[in-house]
Amino acid sequence: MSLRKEILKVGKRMLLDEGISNISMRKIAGEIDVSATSIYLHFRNKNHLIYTLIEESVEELNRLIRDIANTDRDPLAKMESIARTYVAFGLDRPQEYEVIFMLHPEEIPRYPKKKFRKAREGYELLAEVIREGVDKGEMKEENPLKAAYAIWAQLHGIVSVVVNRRLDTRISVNEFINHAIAHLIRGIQINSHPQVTI
Amino acid sequence: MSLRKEILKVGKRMLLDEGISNISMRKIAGEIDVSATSIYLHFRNKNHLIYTLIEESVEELNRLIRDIANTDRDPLAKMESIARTYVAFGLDRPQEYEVIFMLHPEEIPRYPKKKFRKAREGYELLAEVIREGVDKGEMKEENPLKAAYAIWAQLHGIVSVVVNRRLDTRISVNEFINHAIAHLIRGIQINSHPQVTI
DNA sequence: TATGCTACTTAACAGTGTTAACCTTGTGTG
DNA sequence: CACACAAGGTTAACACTGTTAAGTAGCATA
Repeated sequence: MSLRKEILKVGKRMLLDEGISNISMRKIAGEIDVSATSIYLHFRNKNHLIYTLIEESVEELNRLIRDIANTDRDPLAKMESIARTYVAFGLDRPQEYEVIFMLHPEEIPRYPKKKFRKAREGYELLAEVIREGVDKGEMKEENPLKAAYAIWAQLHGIVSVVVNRRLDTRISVNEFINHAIAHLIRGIQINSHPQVTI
Repeated sequence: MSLRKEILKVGKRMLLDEGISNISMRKIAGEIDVSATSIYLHFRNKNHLIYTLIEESVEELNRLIRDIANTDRDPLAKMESIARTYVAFGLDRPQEYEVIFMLHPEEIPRYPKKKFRKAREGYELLAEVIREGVDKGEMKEENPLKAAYAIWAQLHGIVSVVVNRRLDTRISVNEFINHAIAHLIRGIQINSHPQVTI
């Protein structure tokens, strides 16, 4: 196995086991029995290594969502399924989730635009489901992309509150998720637009 | 001025100017012209210092929300106002916001419970507004506290998406916020509950 | 055989949080 | 007045961190 692949393997394991704040170049290198500076022959710096580490996690999440978006269930059901899948991913794999959605991209200014676009694929897929819902008369929405971002924000909020332990102990996590997703669906469903004065 | 207060003053300025990841004990101490270890005579460690730093920010945000909650406007208007205030706070003061709502609390296991309760005051206030809305027939909600957390999650998501630069450049920040808050209000408003099958 | 490249190493820089041990200064007490 | 003691600082050190510069084996080619 090439050193590059070995670095990625050990790095990924460390990310999952110990979290982003407990990863270090020296620890990764030490586990492979190589000097820490060798990593710099294969990755520009730590940030690039970590972004490479989670690249396939991003693709995995996208694939999960794409598979739901491409079924022929009705749009509202798809949206709920996407929402649950997203939240489940965030809760199952908080370490990767944190890197994917909580890190500031200005920390890696040279990150290729192509990869940023990949990270945005989920929004596009959700927007497509909303367009479909509007066409089929299940949803009301003038700007599906904007709505997709609003819903995404909501999902991110749900994950954050749970992962960062901001939820009141009186409330069960599952009940909270069900409630929040129901709330989310209500926000876009048709018949739910009385006179709103914003 | 006592050294403790001076540490807090300089620390706060550094937090606002340079962000949490660019604060260091030595830098704070250096600016006051004192040794770094002196800080440990006044704060248990760096985490405790930082949490003390943002304590008054938490109180400020609570006060803003409390002032809205205590007016006699109708509950829906109050909720929108609280939502806008929360988002504005997060965008105006991202460095403090990050510490308040994005840091993992397990990093300070000895943090007094009283202070955690203070950080939760916002949820309680929002829950109270929802209860009021239900009583006045403006909102429909079985569990106001749970709903308050769902809405809070949504607000946190809105702030996160913008602050972490995850918003598509085709979408203006203001439009997005307006949209997301409208979406949020729709989720709890009465007449917006057709047959949802979750 | 000599050159040059590839993939690595060692040493070092400049920083980090934190602890242990020491010292100075002001105050209260015998 | 002399002594003890505590408060509030200090210096030195430990064990880390990311990153760069310079040096070095081993191998392929001219």
